[in-house]
Amino acid sequence: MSRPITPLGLTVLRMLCGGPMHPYEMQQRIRDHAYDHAVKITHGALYHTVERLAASGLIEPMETSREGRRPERTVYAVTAAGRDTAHMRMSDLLAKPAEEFPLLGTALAFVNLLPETEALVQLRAREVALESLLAAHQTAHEALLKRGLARHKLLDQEWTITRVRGELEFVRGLAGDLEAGRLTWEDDDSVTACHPDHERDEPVAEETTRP
Amino acid sequence: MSRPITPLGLTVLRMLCGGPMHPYEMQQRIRDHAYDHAVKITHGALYHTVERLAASGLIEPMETSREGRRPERTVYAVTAAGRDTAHMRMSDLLAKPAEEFPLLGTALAFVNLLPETEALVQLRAREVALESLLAAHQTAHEALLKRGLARHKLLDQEWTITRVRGELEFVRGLAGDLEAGRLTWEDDDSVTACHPDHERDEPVAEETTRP
DNA sequence: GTTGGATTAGTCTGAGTGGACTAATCCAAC
DNA sequence: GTTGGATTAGTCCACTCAGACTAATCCAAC
Repeated sequence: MSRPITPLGLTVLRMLCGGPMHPYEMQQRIRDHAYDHAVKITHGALYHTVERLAASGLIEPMETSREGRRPERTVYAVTAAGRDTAHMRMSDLLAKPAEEFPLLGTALAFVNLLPETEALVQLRAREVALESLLAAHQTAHEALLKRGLARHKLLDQEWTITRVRGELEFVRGLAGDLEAGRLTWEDDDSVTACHPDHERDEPVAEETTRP
Repeated sequence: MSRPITPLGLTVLRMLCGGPMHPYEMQQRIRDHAYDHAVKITHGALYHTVERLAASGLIEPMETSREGRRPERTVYAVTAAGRDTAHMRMSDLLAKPAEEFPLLGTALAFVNLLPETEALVQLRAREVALESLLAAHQTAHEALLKRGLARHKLLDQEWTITRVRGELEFVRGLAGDLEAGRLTWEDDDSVTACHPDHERDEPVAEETTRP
């Protein structure tokens, strides 16, 4: 109880704000609305999340119906507490930038594990992948706009496109610098790290401003 | 066994590429190198990760020393397999953009749970937060550069700065559009979702291009 | 008409994580 | 000199999640 609602939890609440529903129906609607581009949904997690929300009184089982001899379906509805919680969590998510740890950051932190030439190859590969990703997202976005979908339903897609574009530019810059020799590390003494008999890296040490 | 090395796992391998070490020392060095800005490190996870890596033969315990009557310290070293794995994982991380689910995306997907005025307030709050975050990162970055730290050790910080700047611009744009009325949702019939007796949202449906 | 693939609906398990807890030692201030 | 807070070092548990598994039903093609 009381730890912040997970993205999937918020999604369930959001779905139930559209009327009572059983978990499987949520999953379908989530796919229909393409919410699964903004939130990681897996089958197992969904049911578990629903259970948790029910346990903390944010949603309530209404009835358990059954069609033929298929497994029982439990239909849930949001409670008032659920609405409030969703509301608060939304405000929080919007207002407070969270510390996140994108994988590219991790990779960049340890990039000197690879020789420069190899890093360059991999970065160029990423560039290509990002280009086609960007194109795909843009095409999809335009298609939906032309279909007359309201903009507010596509904000997450706008954000994704912006992010991918930003990453692409960054990666291009890096690859360019590497290629032009404006960025190097193999001549750095402290980077014998991949081989035995290394010298220790000098630490970054006393950060004056930890944000 | 055999599922991809986690960021923390890679970090451990990276540390041990700098010579044998016990977990606690890793933690310190990680902090010294500010790697904890790029990878989420918690105390508990570290020991667990070390155990896992040892179990799959990527690292090996060397000796268990003890100073005074303090708990035993087990010193680990990378194996050849460990080096190879780290190398491959690095290539992968660099080359393949991963599907990630930043919280802002989630928030934007459900933004119509809030009334426009409130969304605007929260977005403005985020703007302020992002501004000071950006300033802090930039100050830290410049300080380290002036100290003569090689650029390749600050790439993850460069990336963070780029990301935050991108987010700031995006959020500013959104807030501006909201304020100017170029972005609205309260007049949208399908968004009675927060109240009982709703009309269902129309689905996004058949996406032609799923990237 | 029956074989087999998609859909409907849900359970179970193992892996990974965060935070709380233990416990000894060092050092600085009172 | 002793009290208390930081540091050193590590264990443990509860929570969460992803993916594998179950199992019934529908429908289309052969």
